[in-house]
Amino acid sequence: MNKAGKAPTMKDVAREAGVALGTVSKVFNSIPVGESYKIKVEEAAKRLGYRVNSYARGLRADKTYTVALILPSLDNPFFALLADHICVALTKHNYRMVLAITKADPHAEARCIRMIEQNMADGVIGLTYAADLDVNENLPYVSIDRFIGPNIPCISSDNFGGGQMAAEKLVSLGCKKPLFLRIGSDVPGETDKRGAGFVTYCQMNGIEYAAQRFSDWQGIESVYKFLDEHCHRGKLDYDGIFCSTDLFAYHVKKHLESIGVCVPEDVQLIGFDGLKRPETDEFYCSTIVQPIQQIAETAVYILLHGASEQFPGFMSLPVSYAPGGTTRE
Amino acid sequence: MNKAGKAPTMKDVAREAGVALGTVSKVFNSIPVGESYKIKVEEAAKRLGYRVNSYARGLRADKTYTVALILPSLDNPFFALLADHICVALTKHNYRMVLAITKADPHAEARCIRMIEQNMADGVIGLTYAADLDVNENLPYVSIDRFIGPNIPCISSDNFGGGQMAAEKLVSLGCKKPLFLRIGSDVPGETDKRGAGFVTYCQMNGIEYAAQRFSDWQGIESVYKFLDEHCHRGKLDYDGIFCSTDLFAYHVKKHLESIGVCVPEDVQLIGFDGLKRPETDEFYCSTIVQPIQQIAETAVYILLHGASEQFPGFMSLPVSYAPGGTTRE
DNA sequence: TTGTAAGCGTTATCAC
DNA sequence: GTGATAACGCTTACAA
Repeated sequence: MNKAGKAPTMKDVAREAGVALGTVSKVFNSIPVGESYKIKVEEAAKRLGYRVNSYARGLRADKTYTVALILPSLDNPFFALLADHICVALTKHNYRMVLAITKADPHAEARCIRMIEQNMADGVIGLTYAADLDVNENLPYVSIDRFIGPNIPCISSDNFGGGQMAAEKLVSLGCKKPLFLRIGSDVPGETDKRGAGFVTYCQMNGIEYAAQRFSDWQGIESVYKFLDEHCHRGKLDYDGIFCSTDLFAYHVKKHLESIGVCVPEDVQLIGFDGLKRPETDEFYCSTIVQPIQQIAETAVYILLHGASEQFPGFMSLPVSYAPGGTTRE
Repeated sequence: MNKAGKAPTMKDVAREAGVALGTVSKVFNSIPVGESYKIKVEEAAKRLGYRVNSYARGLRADKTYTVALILPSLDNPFFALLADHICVALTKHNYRMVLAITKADPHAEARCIRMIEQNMADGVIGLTYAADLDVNENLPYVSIDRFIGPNIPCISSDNFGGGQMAAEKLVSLGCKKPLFLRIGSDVPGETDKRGAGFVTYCQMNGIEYAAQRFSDWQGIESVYKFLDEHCHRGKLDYDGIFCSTDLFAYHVKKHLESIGVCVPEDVQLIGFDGLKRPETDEFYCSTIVQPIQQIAETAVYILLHGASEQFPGFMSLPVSYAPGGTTRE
């Protein structure tokens, strides 16, 4: 130890190695210096337990190798998985991730952005709900699942295609009258396109269909009520349902069973997300699978390679269908 | 905008407000200055969109209001929830959280610590597996679920008490020959005490019991094999099982049912963790519930209040029992 | 109370 | 290739 409790600096290393400060800096920045000097510096550094202070470096270079991720929460497995993959992808690129959790509160979201603008990060990946998030023009930002503005890249699954795929699948599995059901936030977002894709497919193919949207504040009970009203003597008016998320599909399924409608015998069900049960690694239901890892890696790539010019402002990644026991096949 | 693309500095604000640099600094540090100056500064700052640069501040003050969390992954709901609560707790204290994911790889863990030592954080909360993690003495560190050394506070649930509680519960529910089953990492950790508590309770109360431990590398099949060997003509040698985790209990239950043993009729099952299914918010099984939020808040509190002296080096938080359908009550 | 100036640890620019 | 020296943006004595 050289000075009680204080971390050693480049100066200390220089003194210890008997070289000039600048030489030490070069060694730690992989700028060529004489081999003998390099060795002296490295040994001195190891002896002192020296680590470069990235705040000082960040101050100088205006680059911190830190990216912020803004997420509503981690108690939803989709978000948790997304955070996991994004963190791993960032680590691969030698970046750190600071995580901010907003509980979907627009105030908290704004506060986060503000915080990050304090040079805490080189860029931001955000999955936000604020309708009018204002992000500084010169803070690189990539949005997930929500289109913020023409200059801000947005990554999401191919929600529209997934909706079409779900409709097509239900029809090809024999459904004559499919239904789309969604419940969620009132803030418009990319995920709304799931329903749009479904509807478009049905219309273009002359399929008789229905679509019903609920808001979070109405509660899932309103969905149950809707189902009850469309169930006559144990028979539902629809023979296939596309639900906007897997977890929602799970509840719909449970409710249908509770009123005597069998899944998939009477009604086939397709969800969206591709979540797996933690305990068995099985899908909750037949589902349109989001490529979470690819979303994460794409977001990181676009953010770090400042590719907002070369890439379209909006990018949708291909989804796939996976059977999960709520369809007949 | 004042200087193309570059963020405004205190100097800019000072010029804009027509005051001295130091005055601006004081305003942003809540150090009293004349009211009229304060207003001038605040208005100038708003006009310029000024944000204090926390790297410069950190460099000066050697304080960054950032805490690092080291976690194996986020794809386990227990870890995800822990991260969520820790992040929220830190935010409440005006701290940021940088997250590092290690996939339980000791190399990655060491790399993280090294990274954090680069003054990237004021402290660390770690849930690690490296047997010999060496953390710098002057980097505040709080460990979760693993005792690292006498000078490093460790927070965990009362694993021992939980083990006792599970045994007691099984016995009070009528079990005559309970079994403890665990599968997990070979690295010793606090969670090993779950079995110890179970065994101690049985021994102290003269209960006939058994305990079997498996390592991750043996695979869950070895557990199944063990159960098969102890099942004779549809009857298991044990009438109660305490499993080291909820997810593990789930698998044990499924396997028992597959060989014709009914839960909870023939065998009662208690797990550990208190995880809830994402889809229904119900427990996976009867379980000893870990106080995740309290663990998170305690870890944060101890880390931030540098209370390592006042607090015991080791701290265990009370668990509770919750029925979840795999016990008879 | 306000303004000035000296660092914090690093990097980059130049003469040597 | 090496080694002083001047920034980077902010805090904090200390002087006015």
